[in-house]
Amino acid sequence: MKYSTLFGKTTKSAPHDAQSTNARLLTQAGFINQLMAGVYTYLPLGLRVLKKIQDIVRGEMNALGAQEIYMPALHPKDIYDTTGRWDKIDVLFKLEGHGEKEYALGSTHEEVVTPLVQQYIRSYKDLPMAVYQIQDKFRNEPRAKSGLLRGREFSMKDLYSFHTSEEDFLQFYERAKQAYLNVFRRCGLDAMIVEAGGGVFSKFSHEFQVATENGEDLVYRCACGFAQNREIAEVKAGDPCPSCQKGIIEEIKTIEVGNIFPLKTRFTDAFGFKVAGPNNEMMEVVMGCYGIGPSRVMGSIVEVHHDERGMIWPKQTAPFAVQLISLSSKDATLRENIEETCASLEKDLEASGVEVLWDDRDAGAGEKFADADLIGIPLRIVVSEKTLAEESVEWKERSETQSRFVKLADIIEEINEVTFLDRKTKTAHA
RNA sequence: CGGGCUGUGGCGCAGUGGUAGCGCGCUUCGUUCGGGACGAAGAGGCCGCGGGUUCAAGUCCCGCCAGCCCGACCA
Repeated sequence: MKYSTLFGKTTKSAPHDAQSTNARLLTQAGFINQLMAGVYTYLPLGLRVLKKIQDIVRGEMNALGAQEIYMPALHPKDIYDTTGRWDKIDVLFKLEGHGEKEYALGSTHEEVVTPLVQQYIRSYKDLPMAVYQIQDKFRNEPRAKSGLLRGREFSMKDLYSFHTSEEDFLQFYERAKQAYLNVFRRCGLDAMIVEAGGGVFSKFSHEFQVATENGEDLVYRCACGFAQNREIAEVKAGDPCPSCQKGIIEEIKTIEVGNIFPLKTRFTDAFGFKVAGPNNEMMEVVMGCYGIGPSRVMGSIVEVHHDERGMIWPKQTAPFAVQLISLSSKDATLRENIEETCASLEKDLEASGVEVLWDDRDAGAGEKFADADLIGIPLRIVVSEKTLAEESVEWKERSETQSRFVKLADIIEEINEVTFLDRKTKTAHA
């Protein structure tokens, strides 16, 4: 991909009202554009990142045995009348259609998925089963803030599982926990599992929290792995850890990137969803739900992985694996040579599954380097008069300060050896 | 929903009641070419919106809207 044709530009100065790190860097680098408070357009660079995160999530959900579906975002009021949540969900966006018919924009999908599954699943033999979707959710937050961290429209993966027993549910719940940890690890995030309140549904739930200064949650944790959300914490900073007895509890700011919790029969009861059991008796259906916000994950990655020059994308979420930079020359022949070298490099790298963003602009070195640092692609490869004299390119990793020369002939080999780059795989959904 | 700050070319900002400005970016030409180069010539404005005061309002007054931050809130 040639940078000169990419839609979306970097700006030298940051937008004055993008205060949080993720909003500032993502906006300045041309990844996202704000429409209103808490609502953003994803430009090509940003959309690439978002899709990669969503694909990581998708892969782990599929590995769990869950199946992807896609439910409507526009909901009729009556399904909420069944569960009594029309006036309970205070962030619900409500709207009116023709004939005063009332609708809501989906903030979560229990009211849609439960009767949906009920239509098809009538026997204990069909359970357990789990379905998920990745969709924009709408929440009328009293205060949207911190860029992608708390929006009013945001990407969410919501998974729902159905079981004939509490034991079976718990088993799945633990597997889902592992899948979640896999997702965050692959996204370059060090997520901790935090005990949290269960809301109106049950006594407990688990949140996946990432430590960051712009976080809105407070977590009390110990190095041993014990961690509680402020809402339910029975400890405070400085206390001895109640779990390992040795550590000291510390207080950290975090952002919640995922939340899983038991719904028991809260929704299946409301819809009268039971299945036929082995002795022809009707069995209760136990349910769980599991959320991850890919857009929030994206914001969190920026909060965690950046320096004073810009973002530093972990390999699997980077918009491109390599940023190729051509530096012009006053010599016409050399200029052409540089151009051709870059074109063939781009072709070869793409052919071996490495995504390349080629900064082919007629711009100075300083500008190109500064933009590359801002955009934060893991590997920068420079082709110039200087490097061509050595039959080489300059090779610099975004997370390192040193660079080195690599012979043109060795690049593909070198690329194949590095582990910090993501490779396109053919297994992804079409 | 309370409190604070801010709204002026695409972005960042200055502007004392009296002709709308600067830097970046953008267009054209030339010179440059390894950390945001230089010269020349241009284009680009409902000064957030609506009222009011005044001979005259970007500037003063009233109301509203929007964005950011703090708090409350966060199935």
